[in-house]
Amino acid sequence: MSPQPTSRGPVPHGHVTLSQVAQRAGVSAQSVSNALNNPDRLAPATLERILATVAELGYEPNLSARALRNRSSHLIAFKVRPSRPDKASLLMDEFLYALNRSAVAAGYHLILCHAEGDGSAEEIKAYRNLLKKTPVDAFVLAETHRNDDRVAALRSWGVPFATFGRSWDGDDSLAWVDVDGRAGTRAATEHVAAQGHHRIGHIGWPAESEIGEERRAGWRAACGERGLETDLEAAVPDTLEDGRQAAHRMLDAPRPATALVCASDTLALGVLRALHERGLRPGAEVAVTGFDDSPTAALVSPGLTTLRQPIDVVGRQLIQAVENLIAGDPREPQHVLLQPELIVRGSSLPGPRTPTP
Amino acid sequence: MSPQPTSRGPVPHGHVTLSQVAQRAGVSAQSVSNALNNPDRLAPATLERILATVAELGYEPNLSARALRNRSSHLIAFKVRPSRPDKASLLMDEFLYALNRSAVAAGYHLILCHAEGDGSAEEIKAYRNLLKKTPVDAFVLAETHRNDDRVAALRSWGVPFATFGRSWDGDDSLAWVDVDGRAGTRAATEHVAAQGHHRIGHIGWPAESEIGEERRAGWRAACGERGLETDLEAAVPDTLEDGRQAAHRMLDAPRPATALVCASDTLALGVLRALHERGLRPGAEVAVTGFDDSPTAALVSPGLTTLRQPIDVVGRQLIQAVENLIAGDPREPQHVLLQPELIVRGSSLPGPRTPTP
DNA sequence: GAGCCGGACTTTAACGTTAATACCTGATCG
DNA sequence: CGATCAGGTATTAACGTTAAAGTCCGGCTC
Repeated sequence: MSPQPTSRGPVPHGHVTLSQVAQRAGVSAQSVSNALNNPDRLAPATLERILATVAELGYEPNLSARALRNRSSHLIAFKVRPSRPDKASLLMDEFLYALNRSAVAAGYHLILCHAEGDGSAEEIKAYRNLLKKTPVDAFVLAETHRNDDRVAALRSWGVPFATFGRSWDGDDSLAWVDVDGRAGTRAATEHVAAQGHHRIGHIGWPAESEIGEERRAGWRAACGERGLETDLEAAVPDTLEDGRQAAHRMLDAPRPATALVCASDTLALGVLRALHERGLRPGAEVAVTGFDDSPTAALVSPGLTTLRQPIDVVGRQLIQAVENLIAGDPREPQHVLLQPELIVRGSSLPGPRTPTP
Repeated sequence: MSPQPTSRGPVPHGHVTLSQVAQRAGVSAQSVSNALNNPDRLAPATLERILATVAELGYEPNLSARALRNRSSHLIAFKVRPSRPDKASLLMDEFLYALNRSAVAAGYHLILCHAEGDGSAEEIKAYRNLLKKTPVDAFVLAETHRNDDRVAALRSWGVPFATFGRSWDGDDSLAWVDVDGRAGTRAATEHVAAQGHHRIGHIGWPAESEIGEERRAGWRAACGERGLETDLEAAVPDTLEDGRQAAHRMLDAPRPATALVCASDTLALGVLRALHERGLRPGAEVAVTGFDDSPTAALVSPGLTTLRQPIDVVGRQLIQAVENLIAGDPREPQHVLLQPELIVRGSSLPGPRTPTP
């Protein structure tokens, strides 16, 4: 903390600027800038002296000035969505935390966008406005769909961006990170088949949902491989009540289901309710699996077998992807497909549990 | 879209700047700036012409330049926390959305902070670093506690901030917004008392938690007013298992509880599990209430009676509070105490439900 | 009619940074 | 031995905005 013999400038108070560091180190402001951005342009001795002064004064470059000069704010924009209270999953909450952690680790900050509609013209306008006001370095989109207008807009503006959710229109030039719903549902199906189930139904979402179709395909593939029928199939909205009704239908079938693989925890919880209404024991009599590992899945009795998305990896990879794009990396945009993890709980095990005394 | 007769400057492409607007409107850049920031300094005719040009060109002020010049970034910082997967509540997710909506409506943007620890020295360092890099206008803190170092730090730096959570050390100079946990728990207690329950227990958190103590006080007050005993009391960590065990203890008491008012949905879900293990019907035989209206509360069977925090109002009021501070409003800092809403579901009603056939 | 006032607008300078350019010094070359 | 070069550092100018100071001019006072 004692003043170094080689630096004679004053120790400034409050905000520390480049020229204050320069003055104290006895060099020009540009040299300090070079020390931080182009260290190879300086003589080693000078570099060392400058860096020591930077550390001594605790200098941090002013982002506004940098942004103004470089047209780069070190900001990554992300739009937060309202959390639907009827949805069990904390996925977006965990995702945001993971994304932010990786962004900060990479020297960026997350700035949040807002738009009432979803995927709407209003959302695109919000992005446009943000870009007018501040040179956001990149965008991260979640829950993309086929023919996503936001993708088209961002691309037309030439802004780097990556999406959580693959390109559904076979667009290879998009950078994306996704979780393999097909493999996940297949793993769940194989798991219940391994417990001896032969009548395995699937409760999923309507065909408009690309994610839903992927998950359904995993169930169909696993059944196909084992020669199991795939006649027990429902495509319903993602609510507990719809899951409950679909379960009742499949349990009323001539050859009823003994296992139900669901596209979401919400639907699976509906199935658990249906079983409860019929006095059937989950796991022991009818196996049930969900998707997303919501908090509820761990809290219900018996626990709900489900698939956990490796959400911290998703965040890390997305930041990696936009970093590459920002750096103008000439390689192909990244496509990362991650595997979900099957979390086995009581709802799919014959276990010793006796829920209905 | 056709060029106006009074303005003869060129229509620029790409980024629109003050001086481009100025050129087209035939005035100086400063006049355009004044049109937006000090309209009364201009002659009405000039003002109108400038504003028309601003609209025509879709000009938006550059935030980096503004920040550099004004030392104000129109950014509000908030630190996101990891969502604990064993906690049922979506509170923070909803809060962030609400806060961001209000921030954007007020012309601000939310920028996210990250720190591994919690309330730690590292968190304070993260705030300090952010402030060095960019002139964040204000901070919003969540989940404050007694002798919160973050409060002391932000105050010592002279940065405006408001907290979600009241000042626990009786510090009137703090701007805060909070939800009245005492009134909420009191309402829940009165509700079960109105169903005819006389042995009402409370499962809450250890006394270190100021929030927990508030909620406990509400239960105690409601019981006191009705001459009910308050001997059935537990102070445990906020986990399902702790709730379950506490419930068993209170049901094993010489004069057992017939109603259990809990400090959280997580604890209440533990109680529901305990009831299930004993073959007791929630609502009909033992009333249960939680706190926070987690998604799980609506999804379990029977539904869990709980208290919903008016989280959108919390967000709005917090932004309001920091706006006042930023504007240097001379009035006392705001203290806003909001009332939670009792959401009555099957777990506290004798209703016709027959959960255990 | 000289002096003054004040409204309407413009010019200047500055916020902190960095690309581009200019400068200086000593070494190498023809 | 003067010219050329290159490494190291300094100067200039610009990013877009706005506070402060300056200019201009018509109207008013005495």
